[in-house]
Amino acid sequence: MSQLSSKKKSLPADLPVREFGKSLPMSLLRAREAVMKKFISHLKKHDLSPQQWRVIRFLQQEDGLEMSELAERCFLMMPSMSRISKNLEARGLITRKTVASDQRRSELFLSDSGRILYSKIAPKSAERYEHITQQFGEEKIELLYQLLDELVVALKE
Amino acid sequence: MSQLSSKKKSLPADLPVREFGKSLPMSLLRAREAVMKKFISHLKKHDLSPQQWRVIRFLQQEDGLEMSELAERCFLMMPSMSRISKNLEARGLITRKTVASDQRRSELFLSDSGRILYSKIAPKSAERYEHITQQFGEEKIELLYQLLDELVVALKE
DNA sequence: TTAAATTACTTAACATGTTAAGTTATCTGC
DNA sequence: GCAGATAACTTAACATGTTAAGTAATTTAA
Repeated sequence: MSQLSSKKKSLPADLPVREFGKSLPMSLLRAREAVMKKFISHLKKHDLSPQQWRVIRFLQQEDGLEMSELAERCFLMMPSMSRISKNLEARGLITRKTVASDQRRSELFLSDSGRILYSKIAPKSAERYEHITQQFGEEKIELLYQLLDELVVALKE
Repeated sequence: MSQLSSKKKSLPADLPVREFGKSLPMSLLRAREAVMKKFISHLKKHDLSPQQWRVIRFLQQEDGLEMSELAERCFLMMPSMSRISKNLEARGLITRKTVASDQRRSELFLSDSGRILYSKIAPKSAERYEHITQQFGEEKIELLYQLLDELVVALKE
């Protein structure tokens, strides 16, 4: 297209921000979207967003979690969690029970139809994941996970 | 809080999706947010979103880019690009010129005040980046970039 | 030459992220 | 007890992402 991208390491010392077009947030975003693309179309067939699927997965793993706990694990903010649980409850995929000892809290449970939906989606999801692992390499994926975790830890300090 | 998280590698063989709470999209998102947090507050002082800043950075690097080209480089979709350029133009940070030979296209240019804004923000941005690099380690960052790029390439096939 | 297809961009509509304000319930210190 | 602080969630408002439809300019091909 045009004749740029020919120099990679011969940066003159006066470039102000750094090699352009290369920023951690952009690279992370791009990678995330590339991965998500592999899952989203399948989820969409069942009218689930990635976020809703996350919630269902965590509930399948451990029933009866409270909203705040779930939000933290799913890496969602409370307003999103609120919206999602309202939606999933309306669709009969989860049920909600107020905690007797603290009526501000509510626990969420996967309903039977939620479980059925999970069991429909999970296998294909696992298969896609397997495919990604094979394409990219088991060790590299693990290394990537580790780097990402370390990055988060490093930046928290 | 509760007694979970004590097993990490002793997974029974029947776990369906994989170690829970560990998914590539979530890890990538979390890392991205951790990084962005370091920049956003500074950008906000100048009323810029990360996306707007991206556009300005690319224009600073190469003036007169067309919208589609910019959108591709900034990893933005055209509707977002359209909104952003309208906003930046209204604020006088960029100017837009219709291409004579093809009046559908328009080229974008950083205005003087856009350049001034850039030069105000860039140093601190570079400094933050430098800080991240030091906290996390130069080689690890480079390795991370490489893995992310490779992941994207692997998934495209 | 001109009707159909394509391209560059815009607009609209809706999902999601995010901040702040609101509600109701629980806790704290007096 | 009880007023004030805090906590768990909800709602509202607005920015952004995303898909689809719309518009206008250009290309194509009969």
